[in-house]
Amino acid sequence: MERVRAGGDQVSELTTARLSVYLRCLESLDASGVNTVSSQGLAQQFALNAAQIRKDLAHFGEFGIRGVGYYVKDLKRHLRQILGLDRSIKVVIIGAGNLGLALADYAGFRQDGFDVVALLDTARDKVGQYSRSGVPIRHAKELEWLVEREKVDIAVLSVPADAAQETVDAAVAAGIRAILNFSPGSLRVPPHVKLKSMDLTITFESLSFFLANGHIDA
Amino acid sequence: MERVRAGGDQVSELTTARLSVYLRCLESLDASGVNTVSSQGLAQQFALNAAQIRKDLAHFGEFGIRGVGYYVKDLKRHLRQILGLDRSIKVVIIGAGNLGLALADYAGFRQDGFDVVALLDTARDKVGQYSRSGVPIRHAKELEWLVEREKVDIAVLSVPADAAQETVDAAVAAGIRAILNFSPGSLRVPPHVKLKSMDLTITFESLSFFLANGHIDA
DNA sequence: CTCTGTGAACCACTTCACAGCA
DNA sequence: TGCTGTGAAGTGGTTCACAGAG
Repeated sequence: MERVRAGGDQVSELTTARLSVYLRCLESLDASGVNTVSSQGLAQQFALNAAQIRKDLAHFGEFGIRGVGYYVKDLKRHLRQILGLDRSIKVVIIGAGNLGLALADYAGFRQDGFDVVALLDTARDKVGQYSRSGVPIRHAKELEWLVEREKVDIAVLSVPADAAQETVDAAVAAGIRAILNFSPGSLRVPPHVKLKSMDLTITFESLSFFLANGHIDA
Repeated sequence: MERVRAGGDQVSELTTARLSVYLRCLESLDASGVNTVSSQGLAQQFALNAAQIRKDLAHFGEFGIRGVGYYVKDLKRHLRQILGLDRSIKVVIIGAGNLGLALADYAGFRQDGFDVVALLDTARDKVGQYSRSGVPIRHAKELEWLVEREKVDIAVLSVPADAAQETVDAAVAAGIRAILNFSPGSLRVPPHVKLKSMDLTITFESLSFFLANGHIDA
């Protein structure tokens, strides 16, 4: 599995995904006015594993106090910083179809510090328009310029499957280092670029498999 | 990890997700007129692992011919059947917001044998309308009736986070056994129900972590 | 001779269990 | 005493390597 260095250590993606979960839990606790929480407390309340929480956090430092637990606000801030959320992250969405427009207007983004700076498309009649929430649709050829000028961090791909690889290539050429892909099929990227795919077909087919093969079994 | 029985055997979700991938590869080969393919051939062409392909398939039977490989059409049919794709699968989308509408019109569905029978919402002005591609929007209270009458297999959740748990509960009560959730946060379902979540926040935060923590490393 | 199917070896992630600090 | 941080044990998934079928 692909790993990323953190200090001198190696951290798996499963761990980093859980950090997001922990952060969300802490935000909920903080909103309820809770000041400190133990790994066991977190685990019970949110159906997690206490040892795993401690292990995950241990990769990044010693944030807890023995006999007490963790200061909620403190750990929250640390997690934010570890996840790189202590600044605004700029996103472009490539492909202003149904999905692209829906994503651009997704309220969760702004809330979480992600800033959708533009939608990109090649269709004449779309360029110059705006999404419902006001994200401008610009021509795809402006990608490179945008990345440089606006310091775009993440590209979201919502283009048809047969255009996906060339779009990825263009994004990489423009200097993008993190891509979230919604097209089916697997794409190639150079090793310095992080690609995550949300493949609806695979997901649906997994559900179908479950339905076809009945019983859960531990 | 949660498992599902197949024959007398246990199959992990990682395996079933790969079956989808294999199916897609085979469809591409079949479309190119290829008749047989070896595990090695598949692996090389699609950047997979040959031993893993054989292991995955072995859970479900002996589909290959030693010295030859697999008959493409034959294996395709087997995989379809294993994944439960040898029939039309009915889907309802709960929540006719931007995302729900985008999903309803997603072209990949029809192509893959998934049939979106309705969008559900509670908003007066939406009920009675149609999505661009003609999926009717009905009132959420018709869920139970729909599940029974139309034999709906999968519910997709595209409702705001704060309505997610109650919507899941309603879907479960209506008899749904497989749910795909797009809201952030974790939801509880009884053990006979399969829930898959596509959590955009976690995915974006993982990308952010990668950007913040630089170098890939093996 | 080729390629499958599979036990054995390997590796990674999770969980346990406890030493030691507050 | 309560809880963290962590080595050790356990679990499960992947890769290797080969016997044996075609």
